[in-house]
Amino acid sequence: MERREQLVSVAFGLFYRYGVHAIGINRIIAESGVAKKTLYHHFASKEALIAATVDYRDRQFFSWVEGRTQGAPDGQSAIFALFDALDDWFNERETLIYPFHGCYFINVSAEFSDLNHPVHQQCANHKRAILGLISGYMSQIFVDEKTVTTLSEAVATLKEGATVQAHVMGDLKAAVKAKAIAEELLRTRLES
Amino acid sequence: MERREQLVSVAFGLFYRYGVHAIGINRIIAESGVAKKTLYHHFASKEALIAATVDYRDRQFFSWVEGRTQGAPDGQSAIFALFDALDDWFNERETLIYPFHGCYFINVSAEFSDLNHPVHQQCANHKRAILGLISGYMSQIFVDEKTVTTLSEAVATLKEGATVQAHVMGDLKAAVKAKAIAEELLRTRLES
DNA sequence: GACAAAGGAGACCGATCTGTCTCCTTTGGC
DNA sequence: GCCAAAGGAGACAGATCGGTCTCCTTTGTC
Repeated sequence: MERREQLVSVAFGLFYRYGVHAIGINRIIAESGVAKKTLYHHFASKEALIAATVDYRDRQFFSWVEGRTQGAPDGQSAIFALFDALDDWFNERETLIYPFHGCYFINVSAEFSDLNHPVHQQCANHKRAILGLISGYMSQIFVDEKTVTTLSEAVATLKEGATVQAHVMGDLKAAVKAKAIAEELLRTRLES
Repeated sequence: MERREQLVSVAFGLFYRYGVHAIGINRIIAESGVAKKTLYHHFASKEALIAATVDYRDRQFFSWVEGRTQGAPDGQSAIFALFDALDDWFNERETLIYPFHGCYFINVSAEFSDLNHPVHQQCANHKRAILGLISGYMSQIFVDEKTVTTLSEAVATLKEGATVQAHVMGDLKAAVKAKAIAEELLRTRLES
């Protein structure tokens, strides 16, 4: 099972940097030092390999965010820790998910635009999982269900927006700015 | 010059839906009914055609947003009109920029990840132009320069975040939710 | 030590890629 | 009416695509 991990890891790195359709199978096997036969022993097709890289990144990214937030003393600190983690990601201070080329799930969704495509659905499921993580922290702060939902979605939207600003415009302070907005939104609700 | 427009329009439609690297030159000339020689008479390479589609979308999208906002009676209404426009875009009620497959500039940036790549720079410039448009409206509401900058970037981030949520997760109410957050941010600043 | 499974190296397939070229037709300005 | 430019249709080149296949070597298990 060693080779399979190697293939997925190398494929992810190339797909993430250059795009899924710009990278060919031959490039992946050349850089991973694995024979083509081995690749097709583990994966039925290129698309199956793509799906595996999305799953790989899903686990990696989610557990990284979880690790960076679950040690926080309260829900509010956890939300802020999320934006601190994004800031490290954008500025490539975090070796665990280095480098930064935008959000892999946004990138892949761009190349599989159809919402019903299985790979696009994987990306949507990742976003839902992250939203669930945020909601868990938010429900530690607020009891009203509607408030929790609204603010969780707001934080998720700020996270996506910051990621886009960092990648497309190269705004390395996007996470810091998004954090400030989140702070303001939480403060407003806590004061009332 | 008729053929050139035709080529750019058809190429944009295909690139937007399927991604730039997934679409070949042959597909573009087949669907546009233009000879391959004519394509290479107008464009030096596929990448030059890609650049032309980004420019095409830049003009189209910017003028559409401008048209949807510049009739507003005041700056605040213009900001809200922006989110109303996004809502029509996501829900494909706006024929001028139909259909919706996410933000073309985000999508293209995903396939040209290097910030220094000319095509990526075109995308960054588009985002800067939109930010400039927002700033113009924001400066009609607030006088303090720092407030204008901060809130303009916040609105831009909410716009990007909503676009991602609509495309990746299929959340068709993303614009409405983002508008509510923008309203709250503006209200807070206006009250103080 | 036998043997099956996994892997390596790479030839090979048909299709498609970007880009060039030839040959012919249409068209518009003078 | 002449003639150059633009365009159409498509062959062609060389490379690469995803995917299959053969032949051989390594490796782990019993």
